[in-house]
Amino acid sequence: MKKSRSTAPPDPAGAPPRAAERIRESARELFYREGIRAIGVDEIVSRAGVTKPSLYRSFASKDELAAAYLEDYDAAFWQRFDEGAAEHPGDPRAQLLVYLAGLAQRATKAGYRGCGLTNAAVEYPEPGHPARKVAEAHKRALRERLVAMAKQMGARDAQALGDGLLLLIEGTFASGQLFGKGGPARALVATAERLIDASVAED
Amino acid sequence: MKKSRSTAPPDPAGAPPRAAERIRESARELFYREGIRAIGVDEIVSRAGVTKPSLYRSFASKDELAAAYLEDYDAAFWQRFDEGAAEHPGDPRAQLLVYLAGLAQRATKAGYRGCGLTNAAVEYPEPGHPARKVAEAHKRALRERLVAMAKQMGARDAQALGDGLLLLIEGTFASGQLFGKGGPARALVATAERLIDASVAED
DNA sequence: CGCGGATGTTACTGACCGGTACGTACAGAG
DNA sequence: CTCTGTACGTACCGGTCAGTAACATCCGCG
Repeated sequence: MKKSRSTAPPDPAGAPPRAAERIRESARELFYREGIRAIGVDEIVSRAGVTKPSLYRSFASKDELAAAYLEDYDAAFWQRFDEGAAEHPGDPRAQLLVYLAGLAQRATKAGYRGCGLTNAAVEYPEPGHPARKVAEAHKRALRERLVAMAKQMGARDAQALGDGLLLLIEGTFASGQLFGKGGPARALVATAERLIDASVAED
Repeated sequence: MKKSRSTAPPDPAGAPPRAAERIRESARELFYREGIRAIGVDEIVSRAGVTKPSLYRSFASKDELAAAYLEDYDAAFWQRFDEGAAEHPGDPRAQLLVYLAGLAQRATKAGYRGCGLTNAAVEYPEPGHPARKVAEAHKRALRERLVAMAKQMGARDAQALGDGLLLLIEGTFASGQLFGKGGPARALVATAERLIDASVAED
C-alpha cells in the first residue's frame, strides 16, 4: 500500500509542494501551539510527511528553522495589522481600534497562545539567538509603528502614547493565554480608547 | 504508628542549610534567568552543591520542583507588592503607583527577564501542568486584587479598570524583556495615572 | 535513453535528558 | 559496642535530543 503516493495532491499550478514549504507549515503550527523548545525536529518532519535530512537540506539547524518560523509569523502579523487599517484610510485611531478589537476577540478565546514572537523571546533569553533576533526586530518595528500612529492622532506625547498602547497589546498577548475565555483582554478596546482620548485632549 | 516522635527533625532551631533549601535557591536563580525548559536537573544540583538523588528525595519530579519555584516566586511577588502598599495606608491609588514605579524601574534595565510566573505559563501551555497551575492561580489572585483596588479608587467600572491595569502590568513584564533598557515600560506610570484618572472621573 | 537535482530510507552518533538502584557516612538509643 | 533510621553520594538506566553519513529512488528535461 503506497498510500503516500495517493495522498500526494495533483499540484495545480505547476509548483509542487516543496518539502521545505511543508516543513515551514508544520513548524509554524507546532512551534506556535506547543512552544519551540517543547517540539523536537522529529515531530516536525513526521507531521510534514518528510524526513529529517530534508529539513537539514533547507535549514542549517533547528534554531534557524525557528527563526524562519518567526519570519513567517512576522509577515502574517503585519498583513493582519494592515488589512484592518485599510478599512479606515487616514484615520489612525480607527485603524488601530479595528486591530485591537480583533485581537481582543482572539485573546479571549480558550486555547489562545499569545504572540509567537513574544513567546519565542521568553523561551530564548540569550541575546544572540537567531529566534530572539527576529523577535526583537519585530517588536522594535511595532513600537515605531505605534508611535507614528500616535503622532498622527495628534498626541501631546506620541512616544508615551505609543508605548502605552504597546504595553496594552503585549499585556493582551500574555494575559490572553493565562486567562483564556473571559480574561482581562476584553477590556482592551475600552482601555485603549480611554488612553487615547486622555492623550490627545487639549491641555 | 506509635508515638512516632522520630519523624520530627531533631533540631528545629538552628537547622543547617538542608539540601532541599539549597536546591530551591539554585532552581529559583536558574529557572528564572534561563527558563525552566532550558535548565536540566544536573545543572541545578551541581550549582546547589548536592546530587540528583537529593533533589528527588524532596521533589517528586522536575515539574514539581518547577511548581515549588513558582510558589516561592509568588510569595516574593506579594511581599514586594504589599510592602509598597504599606507606605500609603488607605490610598489604593498611591499604593498601586508605588508598585508600578518600582516595576517600571526594574523592567527598563538591561537583562530584565519579566515575570517568572508568566514566563512559566508561556513555556508550559498544557492545561494541567503543575507549574502552569501555580501561575494561573497567581494571576487570578492578582486580577482580583487589582479589581478590588479599582473599586476602592471609586472607578465607575472597577472590573474594566482592574483589567486595564493588569494589561499594563503584563505588558511591562513582556516588553521589559524584549526591549531592555529604554523600553516602553518607562511609560508605565504615566499611562496608569492617565487611565485611572479617566476611569474615576465624573460622568 | 541518460543526466542531475530533489527527495526518501536507514542507520547511526554523541550528548544530554529525567529518574533510580544501591552503597555509605553519621547520629542517637539500647 | 551494635542496632537503626536518616541523609547523602556513586554509578548507572533507558530514552530522547539535534544532527549526519551513505545510499536509493523519483522525476523532469534534453
